[in-house]
Amino acid sequence: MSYVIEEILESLREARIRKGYSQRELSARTGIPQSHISKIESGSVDVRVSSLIVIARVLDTELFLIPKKLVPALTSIVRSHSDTEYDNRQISPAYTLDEHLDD
Amino acid sequence: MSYVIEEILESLREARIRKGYSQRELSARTGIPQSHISKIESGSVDVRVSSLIVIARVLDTELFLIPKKLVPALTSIVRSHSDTEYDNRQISPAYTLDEHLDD
DNA sequence: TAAAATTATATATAAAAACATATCATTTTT
DNA sequence: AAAAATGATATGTTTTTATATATAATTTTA
Repeated sequence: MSYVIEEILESLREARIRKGYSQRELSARTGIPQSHISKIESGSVDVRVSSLIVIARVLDTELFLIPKKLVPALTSIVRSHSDTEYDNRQISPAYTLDEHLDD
Repeated sequence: MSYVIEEILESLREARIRKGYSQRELSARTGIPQSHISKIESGSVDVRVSSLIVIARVLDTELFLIPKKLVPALTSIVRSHSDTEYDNRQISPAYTLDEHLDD
């Protein structure tokens, strides 16, 4: 299985989880059998593009074809908007009402 | 045929032309029969994702799955780097050796 | 730890892609 | 205008997806 398809399938699964859908629910929303969705996610079938698109749409995602030279820029954007990775830098309030609180 | 697949197929064809490949040459480079490439480009088959990826790779493009909310940002980037649309704004040289030339 | 829900696997069948190959129609080049 | 290249179409065959359905295995929840 190619790296690209692995990436796409992983993104799909992540998107499904993020929406809180089970395979059954995704099945109901797409009309694609749960058993087949399982195979698709596991990469055990060479899915047709129409199936991919139907699933993508239900998961609020979209399939794109982009020039390779733009890949770094895009991954950067996607990464920065990712919900799985979050900003945990410490910020200091400009002032506090409760000056004795520890960090 | 869905809008998304139409877009992708159009991008593929454009990318092929941009590389100066005929369907025959793309066929030779991908191992996919020319007759089938013709069908794919015309949207008369529901192409499998592996075929799409093989073709995309040869054409220096890549398939991506992105959150819908990022679509505007991405289309903007892709558009600004597009080769089909080019910058034809008039620029003025800082100086000329030939001062009597008309605009 | 039971029960329930979810995911993976199995089987049989139908539908469609993908293939090899050939050829026709159209466009481009010489 | 003739030759060459390109793209579309046709046919028969093979391979594989996709479907329906059931059930087993695993994970989550009560």
